[in-house]
Amino acid sequence: MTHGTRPKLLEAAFREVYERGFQAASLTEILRDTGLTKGALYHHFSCKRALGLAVVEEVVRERLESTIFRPLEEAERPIAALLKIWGDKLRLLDDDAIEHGCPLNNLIQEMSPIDPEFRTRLGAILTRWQEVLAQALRTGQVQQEIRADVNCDTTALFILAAWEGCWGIAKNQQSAPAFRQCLAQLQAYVESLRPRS
Amino acid sequence: MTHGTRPKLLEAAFREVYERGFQAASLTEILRDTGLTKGALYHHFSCKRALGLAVVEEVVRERLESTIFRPLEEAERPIAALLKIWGDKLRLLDDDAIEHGCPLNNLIQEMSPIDPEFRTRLGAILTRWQEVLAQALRTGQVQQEIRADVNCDTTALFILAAWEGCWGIAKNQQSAPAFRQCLAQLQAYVESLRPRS
DNA sequence: ACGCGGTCGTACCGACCGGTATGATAAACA
DNA sequence: TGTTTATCATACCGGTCGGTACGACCGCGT
Repeated sequence: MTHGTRPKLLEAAFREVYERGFQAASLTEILRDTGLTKGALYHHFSCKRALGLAVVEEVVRERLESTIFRPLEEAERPIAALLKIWGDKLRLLDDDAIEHGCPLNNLIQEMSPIDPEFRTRLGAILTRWQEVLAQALRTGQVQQEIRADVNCDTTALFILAAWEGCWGIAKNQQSAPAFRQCLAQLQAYVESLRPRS
Repeated sequence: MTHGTRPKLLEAAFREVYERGFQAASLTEILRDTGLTKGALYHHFSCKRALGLAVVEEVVRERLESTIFRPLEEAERPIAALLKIWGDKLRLLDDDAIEHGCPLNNLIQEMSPIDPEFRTRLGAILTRWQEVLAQALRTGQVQQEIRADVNCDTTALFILAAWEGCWGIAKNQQSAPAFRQCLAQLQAYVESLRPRS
């Protein structure tokens, strides 16, 4: 059931971690949001760390799978789909996203240096993202929308880095226009990968 | 004097914040590193937040000024200087930098959403960086090393975002090659701004 | 009717943190 | 020399945190 106490805890924990970071996230606050208590929490999760890792796997990863990874994999024209996804993100940009940035990137920056398990799990999501992007570029090549001489793997990595970087800038500037400006350059970069007309 | 207790506190605080983030930084640990006590600390700084802001202004900003901003401003051929700075950073890359990433970016990601003062100060450094980069691109244009049709301001912003993004990826992957790979693409992007030969 | 395992609430602990109050010391100045 | 002022040490406080112990409840099989 999706209305159980465990999913409720995961969702509230995601919110709290998204707003404060994992280390600063307060279990008490999560329990206040859900109306539950520590007994319920420690029945489903052995410790705070386990809760955080579950958030990574079952919330962060799942959201990216459904909103980006699978749409990109199932698209017949992946390059157009990629630009469309970015466009959607820009149109649906709310204050919350501008204020707090990318959930995955936040956790990566905070947890990678101090917890190997977090680092591995987050790195797996990053690798998956990179592979999805690289595959999109490859089919873009056979569809002659991407030049044949571009290295799809390293380009995918760079696009990923630039994407997260744009989020980081916007998070400080606290303005959607700054994010748009930054992302427009990323789109221009992808356009520059097209064959010379 | 540069050997006083205040600079010693600032340096130790920078290390601690760099390794754990500001919120998780322990004043006790800083004092243990310096051999000082809380009396000394709270004589020079009114609270933990003031110490953190001083670290931003007097350590983080100053390091960037001396290693990147001023060298880029004083260079006769800024584009070559930019590529050289990146090359130096790659050659002198130590495990510490790979493990903990870019100090400025770390603070931006952690503090921007939760403290307006931090956000403003960090944003000022970011703006300065952007302007230095934009100016470098502009003189690159008059030296005919950058195409005349590129928007220097937005391009500078994008380069900045990509640069920080590369650090973020490397921080998770924990490998210098990943950073090199990522940064190579950034260099390739800058090369793509050159006039058609 | 009874027991039992899963589920969750309540009360509480020990540890750690940022911050404060106060005292000791030494330099600076009269 | 006497006094003030800057500098730093020591001891301690209030508060919050993650985590634990234990009890209540409830469905379910027998």
